[in-house]
Amino acid sequence: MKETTQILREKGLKVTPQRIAVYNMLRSTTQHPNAETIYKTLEPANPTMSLATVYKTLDYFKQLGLVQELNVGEPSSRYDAVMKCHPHTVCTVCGCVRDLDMEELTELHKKLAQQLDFEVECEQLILYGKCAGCRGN
Amino acid sequence: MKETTQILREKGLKVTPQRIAVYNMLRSTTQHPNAETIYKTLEPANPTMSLATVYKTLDYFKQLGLVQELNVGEPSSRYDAVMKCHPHTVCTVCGCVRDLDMEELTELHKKLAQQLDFEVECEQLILYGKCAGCRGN
DNA sequence: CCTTTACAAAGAATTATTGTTATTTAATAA
DNA sequence: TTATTAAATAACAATAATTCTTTGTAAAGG
Repeated sequence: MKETTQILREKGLKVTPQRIAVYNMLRSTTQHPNAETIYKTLEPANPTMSLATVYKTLDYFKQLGLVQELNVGEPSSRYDAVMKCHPHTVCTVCGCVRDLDMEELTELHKKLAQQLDFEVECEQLILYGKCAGCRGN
Repeated sequence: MKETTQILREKGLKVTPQRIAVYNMLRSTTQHPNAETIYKTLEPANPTMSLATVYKTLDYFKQLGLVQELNVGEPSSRYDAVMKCHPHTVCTVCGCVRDLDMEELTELHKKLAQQLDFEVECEQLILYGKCAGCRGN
């Protein structure tokens, strides 16, 4: 995996400990955390870190195409370092958000999109329901 | 179209002018307005109406399955009186939100969903891009 | 009628997010 | 290295969307 430092520098961003921490965290998780969660997770190891900086950092990252924002209907946004358009599942019981990889879907959507009077730039599919774990109970 | 009064009553809701106004508005538009817009639209004709009541009314309606909440990434939620799961397009230029009717998609999603370790209750597909009008310019 | 209950308005409170400012820090040039 | 400078940060103020609380009102049931 490419060095975080190098990636930030390539995007023209000044490399700071806070930015490294946020980007590394997002790259190493599949949980799609929100700003609050990111802050709470990083704060112990980075005592000099503020929530506003997390927000601002995420905003930069989003503008520069390093992360994407994901809103699944909760009051706060989640963030994902995987930039490829991909569907998500949201468990209506435990709230977990997972990635779904479905090449077929994307292809079909592309085909259908061509029939529309609409120029698709990006798409978002969210499936709401019960995850394996919550269905077990 | 069924009487609004009757529908509200069937849901066990007390029928009030505010509730009638909100539900009628949502039924007669395809714009997917947010709470603020609903309030501003209805307020002139219903001077005794408050934004908080609009929020509470929408919340009741949602619980009872009369409207669905739609979040397309804006800070505020939009509302739709069409309850059937259906995809939406969001124009990244003018911000307009439109319905898409694609039976095929829903069918395919259902089929794919069966292959997942996930029990799909409802799905949401949003296509972001340029609408016909904005592409013209 | 009178009591109970549901509803509404008003505005306070909360939550997520963004703006402001003084201070600190990273990149760059000397 | 060190000095310079432009950008980033922390702290906290401010805003926007939404929810909560209180209090008054109207309708339904006895």
